[in-house]
Order: sequence, then C-alpha cells, then structure tokens
Amino acid sequence: MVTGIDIPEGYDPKAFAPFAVTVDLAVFTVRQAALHVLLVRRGQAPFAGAWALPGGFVLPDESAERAALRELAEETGLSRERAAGLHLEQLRTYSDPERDPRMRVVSVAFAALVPDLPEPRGGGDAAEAQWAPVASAVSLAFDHGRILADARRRIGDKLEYTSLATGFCPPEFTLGELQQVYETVWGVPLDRPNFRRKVLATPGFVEPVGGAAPRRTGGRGKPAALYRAGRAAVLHPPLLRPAADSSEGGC
Amino acid sequence: MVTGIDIPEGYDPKAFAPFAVTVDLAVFTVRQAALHVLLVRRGQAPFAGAWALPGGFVLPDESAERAALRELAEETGLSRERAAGLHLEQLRTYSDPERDPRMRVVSVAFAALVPDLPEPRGGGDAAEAQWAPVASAVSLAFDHGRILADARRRIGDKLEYTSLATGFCPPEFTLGELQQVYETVWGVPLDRPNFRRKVLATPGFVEPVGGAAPRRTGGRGKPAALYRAGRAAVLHPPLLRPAADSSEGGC
DNA sequence: ACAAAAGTGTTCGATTTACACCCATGC
DNA sequence: GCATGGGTGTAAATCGAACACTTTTGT
Repeated sequence: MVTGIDIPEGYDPKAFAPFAVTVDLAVFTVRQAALHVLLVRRGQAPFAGAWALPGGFVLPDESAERAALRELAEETGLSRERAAGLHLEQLRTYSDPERDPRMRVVSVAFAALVPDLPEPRGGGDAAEAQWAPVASAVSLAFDHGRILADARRRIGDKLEYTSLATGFCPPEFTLGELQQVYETVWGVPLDRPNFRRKVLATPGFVEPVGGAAPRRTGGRGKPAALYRAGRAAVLHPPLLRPAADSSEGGC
Repeated sequence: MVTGIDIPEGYDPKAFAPFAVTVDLAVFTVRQAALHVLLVRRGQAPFAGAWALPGGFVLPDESAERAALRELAEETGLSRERAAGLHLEQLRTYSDPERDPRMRVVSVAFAALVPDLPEPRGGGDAAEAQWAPVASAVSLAFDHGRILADARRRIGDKLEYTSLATGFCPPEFTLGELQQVYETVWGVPLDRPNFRRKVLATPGFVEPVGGAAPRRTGGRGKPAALYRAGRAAVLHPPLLRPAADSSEGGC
C-alpha cells in the first residue's frame, strides 16, 4: 500500500486530488414473505427525488466499519448497542471515477441484516426512509442498483454456508420462521422435514431454548419449539440451495 | 453514499481532511509444492527495510480495479494484456485510521493468482521484489500481515466452489498439476482417483486438449493428458475440502 | 370435525470414500 | 525390472430428496 517506494515519480501524495470516502448500506429484512431493503429519498441534486441506499461520509477519525455502524444505527433508529448486535459485513468497494458526477467519491459498501423492525423511522436525519421490496427497488441513484444487486447475491450465497439467516430472526425463533427466511431469500420452497433435520444436524447453528414456555403459537397450528442462534458462524455441513439446474454450464 | 442528504450539518465535503486511496495486492503462485506470495522490500520510512505487499496509489482518473491491474503488470513484469488474463479480484477495504502513521490512507486490497512465472523481476520500479512462501511471510509492514492472512483464507475457500485453481496453472495443464494446486493451498493430500472423477464430472471446469501431442511427460511416470480451463466460473457441484473435523463447533 | 402448522419415520437413489488394480514411461 | 505417476473399477458407507404419517392447536 501506500508509500514512497512505489509512488510514480513526480507524484506527491499530498498533491493528489482529494478522494471522498463514503459508506453505503444495503440493509435487508424479511417481512411479509418478501425480502425488503431500506431506502432513503434524496433531497438534493444529483438524483434529487430518487431513492438511494442509506450512507454517508467516513469521518476523519473513524474506520469504514465504524462509519457503517453509525449510519446503521441512525437510519434504523436503533441504539448504538443494539445496532452493534446486528450482522454487518463489508461487501466491496466501488470506485469508478464517474460514479458521482460531482467529485471523486470512493464508496465502501456494506450489507446488514435486521429482524423485522417496527419502522425505519426513529433517529437520524429528516430524510424520508422506507422499507421497499427488493424486487421493486429499481433505478436507484448513482450505482446503488448495482450495489444492491451485488449485496443481494452475496446474502443468498452466504445463507448456504454460514449461519447468516439467524440474523433475520428475532432473538428467539421457530424453525418455521428460519425456513421462511431461506425460502424468501432464495425464492424457492424447501421441504420442511428435511430442512428441520439439516438445521438440527448442523452443530452450533441453533440451540433449543429451555425454560418455562419454550413454545410459540402463531395462531393456528401446533405451537412450535423456540430456538436461539448458536455459536457457529460457518455451517458444517452447508445447507445447499436446490440446484437451479438446467445445466447452466455457466460462466 | 455520498451526498448532501445525509451529510452531518456543519460538514462540507470539500472541507474534509483528504483521504489517500491505495491498492494493495496479494499475488499468489504455487511453486515447489508451496504457496508463495509476491513481496517487495520497502525503501523508506515507515517500515524501511521491511517486506510489504506490492501496491500503490489509485490515480485520480482510474478505478481501484484499474489501479490494481496496473500494479499487477508492473510488479510481475507482464504486459498489460497478459496481466489482464490473470485472475484478479477485490478482497476488501482496510480503513483503520491508524493503519498508516503518516496520513489517512484507505486501501482496497486485491488477490491475484498467477502461474509459476520465471521471476518477479521485469518491469516496474527498481524496488527489490521476490516470491516468498506464505508460511515465512510474517511481520510485514503496515497491516499487510492481516491482509495476507485474509487473502489466503479467501483463496482457500474459493477453491471449493469456483474454478479459481486453474488460475494457478499454465494454459495447458495436467490433472496432476491441478491436484497439486489444491493440495498445496489446502495443505491436505487428496485421493487421486476421486479427485480426477470429481473434476471431470463438474461441467465446464476443465476441457480436454485435442490435437497432436495432447500429453505431457514430466520425467518419470506415464505421460498425462492435457486440459484447458473450462468456461465455468462456479463449480456445480463444489469440490469440498476434507473436513478438518475434530468437531469444531467453532465460531 | 376440519384446517393448519409442527414434528417423526421410512424409502430409494445418488454421491462420497476408500481402496485395489492396470498402464506407460524413465532409469 | 522397478520406481513413479497416470488412469480405471468397485463395494460399502453416507447423504439427501421425496413423501407418508402422527401430533397439537384454533375455529
């Protein structure tokens, strides 16, 4: 990185045109059997009036991770402590010189997972914010459409080999709820008996809640047992999604 | 990202302390049955004399990807065209405010894979450069030790479900060479017959070289058939590494 | 009683693993 | 001939998909 040794001659670091560094967040939740993402309405040009991913500048004395956490708390209205418990991971960095028409802006994108929260409102700035089904989130400001697509794919992939899915669930959840997360994100129905067995056979994925009333009744049907997220971050064995097959040969 | 709408009041983008943006490269190759990484010796403070990952500044009119490709070509001595054919992927961005003692530097890290090249020398700057076994690459400058560790893990993981391994091989290779790549990166021996079947059963992973002399004799032993990389980037089914087991329960 | 959701059991076929064995070449 | 690496075969164990069936609740 950095540093003298490989600076092309004639360049001085201090002389560089300044880069602005920002974070952009793709905050996902599952509600009403659909994957939703948090969007904010832009108030100024460029893209005034358009929807965009929440985000903001990285301050001079904070890391991108810290900036992302700060923004996450602001936009969701959660306390810093509660936000720190959410899943938040760096996606990748977008650095096309043309991505912002005003100046050179490099953006570190993050993906975050939250359980079904009351409403996006709460803290942060006065901007309009809302949960939107990802399917309906098209033509966002800047390159946010691409960021969202990348984030969505990454989340889907990581459901297979990590315990990410529990990040969409409340602290205690039923296996039915967990299965809904998978079905919603992947867009495919899963066999319930097999799903149950696989989850329970994966060490550290979920652990049963012991105690007084370890069951939840969601209206009709037999009350379900409650589970908590386990300590495992990666799943062995993985929970592979059904082959989208048709001999993709792909590239 | 960016932009007016969510700039904390009182801040003006132009007034921000400038960020320098750099790229750092973890360039891997397999030689002598060991995973090697390309290192350069630093000539100036800080960390003068220490080994570091190659890298450099992102220029005002290029993306991080372009900068990484430029650096890759410079450091390996390959032409821009040949370098463009190599596997080069963004890893993640490191942005700890303290990571460079001189000024605020945000670095976008990349991982690159090259076949066993003659020598690191060739083009680029006059800095000392060499291939070092990753096991012996400890205490690098800045946070490069961490970047290297992250890159190494990512490469190992991606061997399972992508055709990445062919990036370590020359244009035409034998299945024995491909297997060596897996064994070297994972550090485990694989069963040859089963490896062969799995690779051949994965559509688009490799394709046989037809033609006059489609075999290579590496000295002793039966000459092996030659293969080229196929078109598939992701492997269906994946080539899972043997369970490191001992009931990791892990986290 | 019936619908709805949770939970258990069982079967069948595909996949994986662990080997034994044959082939072609250099020394 | 023999060591070395390439390539094929196969039986046992394991895993996963599909689906029938029982249990417990609300209406």
